[in-house]
Amino acid sequence: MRYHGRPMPQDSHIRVRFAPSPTGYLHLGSARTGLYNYIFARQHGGTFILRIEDTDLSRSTDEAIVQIVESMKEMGLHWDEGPGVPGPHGPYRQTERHEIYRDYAGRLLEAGHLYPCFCTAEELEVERAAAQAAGGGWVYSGRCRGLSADEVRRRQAAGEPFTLRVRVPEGRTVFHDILRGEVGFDNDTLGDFIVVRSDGSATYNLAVVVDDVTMEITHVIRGDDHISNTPKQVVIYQALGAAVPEFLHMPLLFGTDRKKLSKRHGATKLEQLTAEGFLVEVVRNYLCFLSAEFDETMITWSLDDLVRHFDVTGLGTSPSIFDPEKLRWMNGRYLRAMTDEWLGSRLVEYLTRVGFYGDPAGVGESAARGAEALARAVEEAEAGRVPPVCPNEEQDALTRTLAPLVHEKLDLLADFVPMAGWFFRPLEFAPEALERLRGTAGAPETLAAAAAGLRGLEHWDIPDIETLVRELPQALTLKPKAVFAALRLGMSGQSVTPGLFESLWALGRDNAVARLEQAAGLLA
RNA sequence: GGCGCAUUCGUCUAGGGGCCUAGGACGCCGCCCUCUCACGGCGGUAACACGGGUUCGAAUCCCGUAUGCGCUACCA
Repeated sequence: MRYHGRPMPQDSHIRVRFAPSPTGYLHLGSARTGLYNYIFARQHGGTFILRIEDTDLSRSTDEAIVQIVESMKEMGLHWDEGPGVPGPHGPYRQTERHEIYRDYAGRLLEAGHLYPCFCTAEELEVERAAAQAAGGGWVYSGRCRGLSADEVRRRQAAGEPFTLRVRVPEGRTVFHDILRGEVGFDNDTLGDFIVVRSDGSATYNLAVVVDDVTMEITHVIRGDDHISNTPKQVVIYQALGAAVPEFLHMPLLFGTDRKKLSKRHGATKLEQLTAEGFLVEVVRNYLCFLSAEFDETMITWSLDDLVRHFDVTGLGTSPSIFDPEKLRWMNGRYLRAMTDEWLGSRLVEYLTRVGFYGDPAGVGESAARGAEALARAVEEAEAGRVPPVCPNEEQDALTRTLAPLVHEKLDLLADFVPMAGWFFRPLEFAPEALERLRGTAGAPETLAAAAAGLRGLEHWDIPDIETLVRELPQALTLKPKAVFAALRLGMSGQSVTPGLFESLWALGRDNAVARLEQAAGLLA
């Protein structure tokens, strides 16, 4: 694990913030940033702040804020200051902090670190286009930098609109990044950038710095797409005479096509993943360990375990690609590490959420159609169109009875439906399944013999059922495989099910016998 | 174009000059176990972007090149 220099500041002084902009749901990349901030804060006994960066009014929505807050809560990332948790440095929404930005901008202007610029957007656009046509780079020429006080006064009095730009000093700006060490930029590549728009509002770079300074942030943990902005921010810190925080720019999360994660990559938000049957606990650990060395023991870690053991400062620096396959595997490992009782409860909870109990047939008529139906159900549940449907007593009990039978067969909670959904529905055959049953040697005899045998069985328990079934092949002079296949198909209409003896037992004597007889009837 | 960050198996990574004929995990393939599907066990496939240096010796250090990404907005 690497840590580039510098001892950690006093623990309790540590203050970090997670500052998403509410332009949509919280995608996994942001969730990861929030996670790291949380872990880092808790690890040092510091303070974790949630701040909403909604400076861009046109793209920010209250709905998005609600979603972000929900996702954070679902992951267990509780903040010490932020929306709903008043603190000494609020408000925690940028749109409510305009006065503060105005105040700081005024101070910087007075101290000469800012100057008014009367160039219009159109003029600048022409310059930029020309520079680009000439194949060169473009930074603001500094045309208004040397305007005399008189001229500024005159043009302002005449009502000419103006922006405020930073008088970027000559030289080089260097800052420390915990993951990469020193990172430096020549100031002349920065240009005198705008910090106050002509309508008087603050731009991002000013707002973040003012927020971080006033909120006394000591460590800025964010995506490495902010590295290029950092020197500009450092210049503002310096102009303000404020202490520059420590930075940790974490690698970005990409989709399988090496592009920034987006909707094209399938599930990219937490709610979608949990709707598909992934566990938040697992998603959390996966996200955390994406840029770190994989360690099997962490699969079942809790959030507190992450706080205790995960080293945020030892992260890798190259972008990681989100791999749903590995997540799925991890989810399966996690499931298998838990008890049958735990699985039962989680299944009931999950199946309720996706509406399975209200319509077990709709959510999974066959394994193939089931996946599709499930996806649709999840989508509708997501959109809030389908209220969760609670199981009746029987369904609840059956789910819990089935939990041990399917335990080692599930990667996702959703896998329960194709595997065991048939227990909740009347026996039904897809055309291919019936064909397969017909093609199974000795199927009619097997079904009849098994039905009779099961009906007369003294004790309805798994060992006795197994003994009975295992004697069938010899009695009927059939291959064991054929007997098992006929019974599996006959009781379920499927060729993939949980263990045969356990399944017959879970069905109950009457139901099991009735199903086998019904199947036999179809073959007659 | 400029500036910055990054670059080890398909993917996540170990590796900070000799321990590396590059280790682990997912995936994939094969075998074993087995009533289906799985689980589990065993084995296999597969990588240091390229080119120059420095050094007795480089995946590891330096310089180029290439590629990807980011910033270069009165977006955040």
